Amino acid sequence: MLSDRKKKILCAVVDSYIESATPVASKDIQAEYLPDCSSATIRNELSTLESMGYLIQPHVSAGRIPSEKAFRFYVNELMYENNLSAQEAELIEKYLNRKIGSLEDVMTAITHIIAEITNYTSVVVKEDMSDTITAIKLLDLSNGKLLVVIVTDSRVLKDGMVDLPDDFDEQMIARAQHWLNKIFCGKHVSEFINFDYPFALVNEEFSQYNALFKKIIDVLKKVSLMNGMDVEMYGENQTLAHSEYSKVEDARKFLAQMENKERIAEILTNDGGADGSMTVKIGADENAPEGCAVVTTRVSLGENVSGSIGVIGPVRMNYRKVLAVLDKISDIIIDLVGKGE
Amino acid sequence: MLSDRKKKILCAVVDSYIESATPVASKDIQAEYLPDCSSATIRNELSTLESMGYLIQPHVSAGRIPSEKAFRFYVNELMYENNLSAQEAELIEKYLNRKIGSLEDVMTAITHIIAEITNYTSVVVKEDMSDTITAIKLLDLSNGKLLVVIVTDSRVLKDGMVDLPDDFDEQMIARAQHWLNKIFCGKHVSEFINFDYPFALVNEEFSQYNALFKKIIDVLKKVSLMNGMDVEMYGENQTLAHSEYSKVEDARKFLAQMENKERIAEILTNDGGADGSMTVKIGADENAPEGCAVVTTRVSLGENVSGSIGVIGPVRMNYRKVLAVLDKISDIIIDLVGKGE
DNA sequence: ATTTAGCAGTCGAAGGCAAAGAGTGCTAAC
DNA sequence: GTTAGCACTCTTTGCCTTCGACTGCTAAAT
Repeated sequence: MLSDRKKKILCAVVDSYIESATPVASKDIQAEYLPDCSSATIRNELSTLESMGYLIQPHVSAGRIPSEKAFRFYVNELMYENNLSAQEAELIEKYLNRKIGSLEDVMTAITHIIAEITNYTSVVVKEDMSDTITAIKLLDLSNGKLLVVIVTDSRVLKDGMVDLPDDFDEQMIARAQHWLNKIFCGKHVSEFINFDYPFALVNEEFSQYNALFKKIIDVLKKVSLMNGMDVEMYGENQTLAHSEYSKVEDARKFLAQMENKERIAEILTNDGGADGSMTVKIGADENAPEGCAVVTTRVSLGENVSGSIGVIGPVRMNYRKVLAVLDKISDIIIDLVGKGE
Repeated sequence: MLSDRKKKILCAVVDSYIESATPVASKDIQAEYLPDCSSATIRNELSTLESMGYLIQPHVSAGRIPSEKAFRFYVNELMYENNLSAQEAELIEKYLNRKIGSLEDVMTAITHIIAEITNYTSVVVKEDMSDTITAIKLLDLSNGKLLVVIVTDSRVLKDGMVDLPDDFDEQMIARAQHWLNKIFCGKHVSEFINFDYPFALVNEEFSQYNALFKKIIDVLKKVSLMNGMDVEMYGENQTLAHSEYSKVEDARKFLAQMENKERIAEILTNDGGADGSMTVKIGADENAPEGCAVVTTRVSLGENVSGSIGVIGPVRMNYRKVLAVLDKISDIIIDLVGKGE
């Protein structure tokens, strides 16, 4: 547990670093946040905070910068709420109310307005789970691989590949296919996504198939997940404006990660969450892109259609502002969808 | 008219510069392209080529780099044909034949394979003009602005704004609306795009409306053009790998231009062209993004649906390779669409 | 009239060096 | 526990020099 003063100092470092992007010195903290202590005292505290893993000193004659752990702590406990300025709130409302077009247009509008206001990259993911599964086909490719194809009422979904154990023959595959169809046909893809393999449910005869089934179902999950998805991204450029990307190699690394839309979509959606819920992922340890933080909120867009709105930026992100913006947007969307029904 | 030797030298400079991205020295040319002349002779030629506007000398102790004019000349007259390597051709075929899915999937696949093989940014634009116009509405916003809305059988199209001359009253607007509907309702959006305002056709009574009508029609064109469009882009990151973007500011400038999808779509489509036609735009003067060149080919994707496939890279682009790749892709697409019908 | 060799001249790139500045950690006193 | 003071470290900046790359020009050769 951190003392109040340590918290205050840590918060000062994070706030200052978010704003300036430069290491924070003890004197700065004294001048701007804690005039009641001497800089020496603050240095002592900084030193212990560093040994606790919250701070990092780039080199001996530099101030401190917050570690990812510090940002996590900041988001969890230190950060105070922020309200958007009236004119920003108005700008958002104006921008989104003007768009009365299709869902795609609204998605695009959302990414644009978020990127513009926050100066980070914005992503919107739409997951449409309203398709019904018509058939599941297993095709032995006779090279030890099994091709899994899902057919839905609206179209053929992508396929996926699975390794086939050696001792599987044609008949066993047919049996597996039959079993999968029995369970899933006629159901919504949405039910698929959260399906847990019911080992208990499978009777004696099938128990030997367990490993294979598990793999197949993982493929099915992934494949069906990606397929109803629509990913819209905007503002890679704004994120690159921040000083962490002043070296081209770093900028390119960031962009390369942003190009992998499937990965991004997964990051925005993989931890469900109710309408209006807010998630913050900081750094690669929490499954955000390397060096990045991702803030996500979820909104429902109708029956079996859900959306995730996310902001991606450097770990040194202005969390207060981003959370406030997403909050505002999410309110508007919920309102907008509500009216439409 | 350039002498043969000047052409040879110019070609050498461009080829070498495309490959190395560094200014080309007289000695290099002598060594690799023209062993029969001395470097002094080549220097003389280079000097006159520079005064003719084909070459640029970054500073006095550097070699020459080609100007945009030189690249244009190179593409028009100097460049020799290039064939893809067998394995590249095979890679493309393999990659595209594997994709039997929706048109969207194919578009995505095309952008990915092009970006991968050429190492530039790739764009595919689909223009669907099969919608029929149901109604055109003019709404007086009573602030001197007129809102133009087009409705089609499949959805509401975006709106556009037009300044209204002072002396226009309600009745005149109604009359204009009536006229527009009479001409355009029931027609395909495609007919819209190439519509020229028929001043002659308009009778005496309407002649005073000419300016307004012209403006409205421009809006309608633009609005309807953008609406049936689907733009897919991939590989911004590959383009950034080239040395012209080694400064972050330049990289960001490029990305900012790429973010304007409407502009890009317009560049790829604004000069029509028949199936399989190939266009090369070099530099801002030819309406490409600043510092960039755009190579485009057109393919038909069905009745009233046409596609443009483009590659965007620095002016110092490997035109030979890009043209060869687009040629190959275009062949495959034409073949693929032909089969489908 | 063209081509060539040779050379002086220009400019950028790279490296070394010293001075300046920023912050800290430590010590000793409060 | 807090603070003042100071020595110490390390980066940043600017400056200078050297090195190397090419050219343009001149004068001779073809």
